[in-house]
Amino acid sequence: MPSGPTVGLLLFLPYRAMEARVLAALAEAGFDDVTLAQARVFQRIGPDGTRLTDLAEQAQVTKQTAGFLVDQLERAGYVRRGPDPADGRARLVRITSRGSAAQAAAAEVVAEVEAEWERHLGSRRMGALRETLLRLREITDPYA
Amino acid sequence: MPSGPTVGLLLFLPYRAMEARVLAALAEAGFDDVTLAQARVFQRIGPDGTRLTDLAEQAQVTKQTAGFLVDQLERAGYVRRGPDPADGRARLVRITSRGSAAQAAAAEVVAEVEAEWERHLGSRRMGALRETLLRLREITDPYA
DNA sequence: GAGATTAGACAGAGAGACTGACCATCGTCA
DNA sequence: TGACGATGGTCAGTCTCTCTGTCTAATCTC
Repeated sequence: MPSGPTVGLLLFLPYRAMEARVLAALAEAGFDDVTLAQARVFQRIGPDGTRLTDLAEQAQVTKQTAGFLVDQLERAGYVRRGPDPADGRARLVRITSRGSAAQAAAAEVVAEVEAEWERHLGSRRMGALRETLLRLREITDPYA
Repeated sequence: MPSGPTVGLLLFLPYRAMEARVLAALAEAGFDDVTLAQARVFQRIGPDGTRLTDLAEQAQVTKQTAGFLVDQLERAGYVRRGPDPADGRARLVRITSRGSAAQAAAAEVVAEVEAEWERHLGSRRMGALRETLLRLREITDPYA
């Protein structure tokens, strides 16, 4: 079966490249206290705050791990925890202004890298890639 | 910039799904002592053996980490270390027969999952995906 | 050959992830 | 309405992974 690298590996390579670029750019911009694991959780926080359990589920880690990472993000000033008005048990993790700044910096690099990819692939291929991946998500993302 | 999820995230989701499927299938087939980190290194070992440094470079971890993981794979009987006839300093990590069995089991699941994806996407889209990812690899894999 | 480089191992430390136990609150249904 | 299972979250302990730093042996370069 000499089909070359598997699609799985081929998906991984650009993903890792993107992640590394974003993390490096964040560090460059002064957000040098964010780790990869923290960023993976941070990325999932919605504009109106997100519950810890939801973060854990989406990032596919345990509640404990998510809590551990949120602790660190909180200590570093990127997020804060507040009560959830809809549920007394729950607490909402919200992004602070410092967190927003980091988020903006990250979005900028993401756009930049995607533009590089589009230049390399051509816009037709890039669009098809995005669309195909969205379809693939339907059967690979339990949290879609 | 309401472009939905980034391409980076969209790449990650099916990759993670594939990885999880393979690991689960390996455990099912009796190879239940392999961890994700070990598998990521194991995956890179070539048929004629591979040097530790090369494994580390491809997996993008330090030599120490690669050595640590190879230690475990060796103890579990999946690989063995031997001398490298071409370089007295180096040692070649080779796959044992147990390792080959695991590799075969993994390849089977990979093929199965890829077939599922192809059924969902259609063969035209699946082929285009593979081709596009190969092109993307040119600029995202320093080790291509 | 001398010196720089490379392959790899050893030691120690920190981060990340898990399991298990626990408490408080919510939702349901008798 | 109140008992009980389910859910959100925390605390404690452990194991795996990964890194930095240091070291030896072998190779390569001049």
